[in-house]
Amino acid sequence: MTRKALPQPDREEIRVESVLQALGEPVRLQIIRALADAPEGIACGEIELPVTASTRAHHLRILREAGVLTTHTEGTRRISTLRREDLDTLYPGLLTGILTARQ
Amino acid sequence: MTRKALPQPDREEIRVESVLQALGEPVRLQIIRALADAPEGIACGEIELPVTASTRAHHLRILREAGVLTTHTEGTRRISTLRREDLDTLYPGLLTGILTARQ
DNA sequence: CGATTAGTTCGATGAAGATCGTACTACGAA
DNA sequence: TTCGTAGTACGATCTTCATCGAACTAATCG
Repeated sequence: MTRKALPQPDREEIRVESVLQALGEPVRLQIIRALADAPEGIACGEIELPVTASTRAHHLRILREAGVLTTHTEGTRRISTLRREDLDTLYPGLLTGILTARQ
Repeated sequence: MTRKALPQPDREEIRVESVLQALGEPVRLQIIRALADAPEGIACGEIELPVTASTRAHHLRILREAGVLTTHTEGTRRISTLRREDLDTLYPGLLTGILTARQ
């Protein structure tokens, strides 16, 4: 079982603007809400989304490159996890604030 | 001295997506940072920004329509203020989280 | 070795949206 | 009322980006 992580910014490289821009998109918000419910991580394909696989991959890449989530490979699947600790440290309250809204 | 408020959403009409989308733009982030430093409000023109007056007006409108700030007229000037209480109530921690980053 | 499954990458397209200049409105001062 | 100041609205342009299909990579299973 392979366990390779995909390229992502270190904690100190994360920029608020990128994070906010990443979160300010409906589909991507849906993704992080799904991730918030699955602390152990979730396979990209398992998240129900109104877009094709390639668009989904696009959004996941943006979220990953912004530093919002981390992705590692497990066999043929890619497991994504919220970078909760990093985000909570950098912007305390931000994630909770957003998730609290929840509609 | 006139004191008319411009159209903006009520607290219960504010949507996270619009707020995040509004905040996820460099110039607009600059604006709310300036506003955060001026609790009494600030005239649009007094904020130093790398854009023309019309672009500035455009950004202020987006922030206002998203529910991030409120604007009222005082004579020929328009004073903008962060809707801190509303945002803190709806998304506790979000605003603080963003402002904490502060570069 | 195929075949299958999970996902990415690429190029094209169309829709948003950031920007500007110009024209306009509203208020205050002379 | 005429002038100047503060700001908005409109239309055009240019850029960014969400979306898709098709081709590709990588791992697993027969």
